Amino acid sequence: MNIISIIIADDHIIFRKGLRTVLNEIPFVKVIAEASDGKELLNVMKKEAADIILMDIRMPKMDGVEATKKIRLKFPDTFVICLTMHEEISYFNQMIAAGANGFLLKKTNKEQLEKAIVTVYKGGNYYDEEFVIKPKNTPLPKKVHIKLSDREIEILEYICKGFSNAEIAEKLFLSQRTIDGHKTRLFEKTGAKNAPNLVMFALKNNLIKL
Amino acid sequence: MNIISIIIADDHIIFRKGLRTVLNEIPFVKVIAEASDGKELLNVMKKEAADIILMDIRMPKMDGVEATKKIRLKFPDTFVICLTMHEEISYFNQMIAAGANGFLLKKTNKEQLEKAIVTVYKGGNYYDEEFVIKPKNTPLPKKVHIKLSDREIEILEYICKGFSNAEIAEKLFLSQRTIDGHKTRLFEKTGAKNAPNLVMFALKNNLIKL
DNA sequence: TAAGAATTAGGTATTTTTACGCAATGAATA
DNA sequence: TATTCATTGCGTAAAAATACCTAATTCTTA
Repeated sequence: MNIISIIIADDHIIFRKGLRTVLNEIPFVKVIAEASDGKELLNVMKKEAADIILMDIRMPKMDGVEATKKIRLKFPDTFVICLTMHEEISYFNQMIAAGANGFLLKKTNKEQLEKAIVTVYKGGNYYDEEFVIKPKNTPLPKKVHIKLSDREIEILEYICKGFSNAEIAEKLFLSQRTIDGHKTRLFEKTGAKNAPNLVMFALKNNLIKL
Repeated sequence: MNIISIIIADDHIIFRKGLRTVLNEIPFVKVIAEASDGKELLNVMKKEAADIILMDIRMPKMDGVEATKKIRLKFPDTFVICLTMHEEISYFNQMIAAGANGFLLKKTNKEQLEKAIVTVYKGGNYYDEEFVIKPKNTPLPKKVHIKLSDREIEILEYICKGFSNAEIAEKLFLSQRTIDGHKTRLFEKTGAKNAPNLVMFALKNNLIKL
């Protein structure tokens, strides 16, 4: 087998170093570069083509979804394997839609990494088993069609984090009454009875992420 | 300065390797062991004492909070620095309450790590700046147990469903004050600030089902 | 350009939550 | 058996949330 060239794209330096160490133990792969965000990755790729990108999702400047889409357009011969700590199916769906050929969690090990790299290099797909079963057994039920505004989601996130109305108002430079009003509308839209119920409902219906 | 001995406790092998690589670049520290969960860590410590434990929170078998408490009891000379990807204040509160002397996020770098290690080794505390302001508003809980009792889970589920304390009391044929007390204990255990935050935290940690 | 959201906010009244301190009981367990 | 833990509950007071009312902006879009 040829040497498989790899670029790591991840904003956490400790994780990059660990990944490099693990990959060094696999004889037929070679890490040719690292990037700490999507933009840097695309710059690096202008100079050096790689067979496979190991791509994080959340990164500053340009995230993994955007970067994957751009790679699919500009470097059709380079495959992307997503490597993330996010276990939510929505991340999986987004990355697959963007054109990733593999999806692993950061708690992966050398064996799984190796298998994913080989499989994807040969033109196949490799997904962490957590994501192969879920869509079959538990098809995402059609949730209620409630659309929260940006502001409402923002306030809901603060509520989840445990901030009081007064604290949220201070953070957003708004009146306490305004937060109060937004909350009332959140209750109206969701039918929730109070704040704890709102958090539960919103999570159940994917109105916000866990 | 003496050589500072360190044990890494984290269930992600890639992260452990990365951390080891970064620590190897600091001349006055030495990684003497690794553990992939709290139980393994305590076993390792029976044989080898360390100056500092770099401790993850979420680990199988025994999590970082439990392990930190046990270390505080059995190895009073060993300091704990928490190293986690969770940015929620409740995690911070729990780890500090358990006796950790440092709190860093996994997106940290060599410089910050070095500073934290030196500070804690000398008997001080080092927290990621994100968490230095917040604790002023949130007094630290006295007791923390990540394991909720049956009654607590039952009450938490009612809270999620939107019932008030009075309603829960009526349903369970208990005094309103009793529900109040259970709630207080839920806050203490989780480090949550209020009911919405409690719901979020419980769901994130699989203390209850969505 | 007019309709319709989204966002902002004031005022007041009531309900609920949260924070304290304290303590008895029974069950589990070391 | 001794100790710890889970569960129950008293009283008080302050803080926060929630329920109503209303209405002025701004922004989007049909």
